[in-house]
Amino acid sequence: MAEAPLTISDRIQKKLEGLTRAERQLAHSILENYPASGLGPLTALAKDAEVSVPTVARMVQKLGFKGYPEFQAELREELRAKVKGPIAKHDTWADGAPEGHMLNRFTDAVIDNIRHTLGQIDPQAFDAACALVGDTKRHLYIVGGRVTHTLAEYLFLHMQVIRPRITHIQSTSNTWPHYLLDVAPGDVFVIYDVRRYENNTLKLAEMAHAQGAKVILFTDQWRSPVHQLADISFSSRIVVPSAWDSAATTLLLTETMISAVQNLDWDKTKTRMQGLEDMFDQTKLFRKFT
Amino acid sequence: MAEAPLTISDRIQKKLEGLTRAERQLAHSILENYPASGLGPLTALAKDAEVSVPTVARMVQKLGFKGYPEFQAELREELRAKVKGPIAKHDTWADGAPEGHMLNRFTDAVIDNIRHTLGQIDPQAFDAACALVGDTKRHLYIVGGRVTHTLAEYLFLHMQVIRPRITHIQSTSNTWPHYLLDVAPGDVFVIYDVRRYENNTLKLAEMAHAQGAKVILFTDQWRSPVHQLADISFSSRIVVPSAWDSAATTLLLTETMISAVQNLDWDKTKTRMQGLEDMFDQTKLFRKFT
DNA sequence: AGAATTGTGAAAAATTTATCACAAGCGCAT
DNA sequence: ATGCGCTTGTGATAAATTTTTCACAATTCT
Repeated sequence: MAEAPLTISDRIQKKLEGLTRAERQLAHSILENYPASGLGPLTALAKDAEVSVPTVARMVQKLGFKGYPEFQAELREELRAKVKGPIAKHDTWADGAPEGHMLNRFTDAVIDNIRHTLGQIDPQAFDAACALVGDTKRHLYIVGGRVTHTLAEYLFLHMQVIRPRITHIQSTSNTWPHYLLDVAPGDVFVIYDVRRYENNTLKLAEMAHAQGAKVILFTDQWRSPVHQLADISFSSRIVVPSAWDSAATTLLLTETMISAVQNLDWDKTKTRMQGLEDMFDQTKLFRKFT
Repeated sequence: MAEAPLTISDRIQKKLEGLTRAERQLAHSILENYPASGLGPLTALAKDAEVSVPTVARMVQKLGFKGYPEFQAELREELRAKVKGPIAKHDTWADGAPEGHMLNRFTDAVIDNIRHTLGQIDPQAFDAACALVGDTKRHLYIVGGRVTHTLAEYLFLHMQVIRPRITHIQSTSNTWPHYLLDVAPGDVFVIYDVRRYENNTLKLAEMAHAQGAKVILFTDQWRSPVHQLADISFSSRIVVPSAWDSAATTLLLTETMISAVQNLDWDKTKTRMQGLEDMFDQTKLFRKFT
């Protein structure tokens, strides 16, 4: 396994012994608020450590850098790597796969996407969205595009068990205008639109919005134009080493929403699930779960 | 809840809406490696975001700072505070969500699933499966069940661009026996079957197998009965805090396979994608990708 | 076509960094 | 105590880099 390169912190600590008084003082100051203090101007660091400017300059060179800017650059690089998270540095996922195997590269990317996406989600907005989706007084429409209709259907399949009054619409079908006839104010639209954004989806969203429906949007980091009229939107990072985008993060959010909604009224959900079970038993569509 | 002062990240996100194209691009770049990228020189940030220097300068002022140095100073302060805090461990994904919020619990579970799954995958088997799937001399059948047909369709939609001779079959449809008439030895079946395993899927797999087809199976950790006759199978962990299972890991594997297969003969894939683009352009189904 | 946005290139201003010479400080052996 | 050698700070200055700003052209969007 490739060994992590020595961090600057490590390097400093290793040298701590051989350092002179002022240098040690400086070193401690750097480590005190690592790495923030090292990222400011040299003069600030000097003053902070109560040490003279030349001392800092000399020390940085003693650490093997060409100059202070180079030292900072490496600190930033370190920070960048560190923020990637304890998870991301897990640089092989599939043991025994060659270094740059697609399995590892792709997984890295997806984990990264998840981390970014979740970091930007507003939990309150999420809860609000779940409340809307779980509110059976409102009819629920689920909309997907050419690719995303698979996600829409995934949501549909599960929501179907949780609550009544749902409709799944494909924006690419030419039948969608019919559905809009019956939309009442307060009804809820869950819309999936990731690049490349589809005109049909936008039109549909506009019409739904015009009829007073609430719009919840799942989109990507660049945001579908639908987001301008959406009441709540969630942006997922979707970049992966591929010619296409990843739906994994969006699916994660969708599944989380399913899970959250089912808990809003768990008793009712349970009852409905039981009913479904019974029907499946009768049709013998599935094997018994062992 | 004691509210932390607005972080720069928050402020940027809050403004995201009102920003123009270049500014948004810059904003995303800053958030991409937050806060590391903002701590380098202004010029570096501009280049990184593929944005001009004045754009950065303007934006920083728009955010309410007197100049770039002041912006950096606050970033450093933020970093200092964050590292100080005991919350340095990365145990929450969505900042600001209550401890046991579903967003965090669910994400934890999915990441865990991914780790387990990838740890058990045999890269060689994976490569072999990709080679089969990418082999245009073989007809490719993609099969899903009641829920998993969404995953199957996702694979289908993408493979459709990469290669000809594909068929998507829903095992729950009553038309599937017809497809089997034309199956030739050496044809490839990609089958999705996670609990609750479906009788139809098993039957279909058996018949395909009987006709000499290769079977690649995506299943869960308990393994669909189909795996006994599958040439290659992949088991995903699918447990999440929900009444249903998660398809996220299976989707991850599927997407990785798409990416790997598209690279097997990238030139051909590219050509086909181009053709598709042209057709979309003509039908004006999509907006121009900006 | 017109308005808003963005990039270009350049130059000035400000800040930061790197160095220097020298004096002051410190520890230590004599 | 004395003096030697090493370390450190001072203040100044030169060099390098970075930031800021401008005017104007190019582009994009409406």
